[in-house]
Amino acid sequence: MGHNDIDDICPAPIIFTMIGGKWKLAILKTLIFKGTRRFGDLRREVDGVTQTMLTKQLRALEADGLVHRKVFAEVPPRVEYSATEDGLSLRPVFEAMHLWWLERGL
Amino acid sequence: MGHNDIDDICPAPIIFTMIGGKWKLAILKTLIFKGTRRFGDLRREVDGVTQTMLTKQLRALEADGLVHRKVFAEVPPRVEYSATEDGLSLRPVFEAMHLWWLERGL
DNA sequence: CTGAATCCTTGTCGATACTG
DNA sequence: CAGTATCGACAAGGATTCAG
Repeated sequence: MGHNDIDDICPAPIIFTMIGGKWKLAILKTLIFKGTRRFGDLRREVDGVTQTMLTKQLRALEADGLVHRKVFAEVPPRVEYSATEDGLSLRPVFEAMHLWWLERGL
Repeated sequence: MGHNDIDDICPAPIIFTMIGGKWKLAILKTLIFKGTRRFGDLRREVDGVTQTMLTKQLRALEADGLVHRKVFAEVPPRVEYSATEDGLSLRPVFEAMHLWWLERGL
């Protein structure tokens, strides 16, 4: 047993690519912990993000299957974003980081 | 209770800053899961990293208290790096990511 | 309201050369 | 062996403008 699964196939770099960068973490956390949001809602709730960056990051999250995009055929336009099952299942990762933070504070 | 701790004080952005980027994850994982390493060992084990980048990233990890640097007064020089308690306590975070990866594969 | 296209700034990465 | 210093390449981030 000179063998350690968690080291051999570590998904950390992949996850960091998927949710790293300046905005994806905040966007995903909103959708995971607060629920479905319209584009304009996210724009207001993700502090400091611009229209351009929000669109780019949402597209990337969607491409990685973490976020779902639902377009309503209405005027004015309405688009709702939500976390997919894959996105929601990242919750334990956030919880592990939260726990690390709490234990570290002592 | 319209209140959610994990959302209010989320350490994720902090952790991503501390261990994000192209090399820190691989460096830290080596020190956490394989143990103490000399500079030259890391240079060989972290695939593709250059001397310059390895030094920079190790300095950053050290500044954040995740890695310890021990210099031996010898000739030729010898420097050993190891994960600190704070660094080692990130293990559950890696494990959570690993679990996410396994469950997602189905 | 939601979003695409353009252009510019900033920061990260890394090759190379040099040192105790 | 284990660094430091410099400088260029490139990607990420962001302001602005236009559009369905």
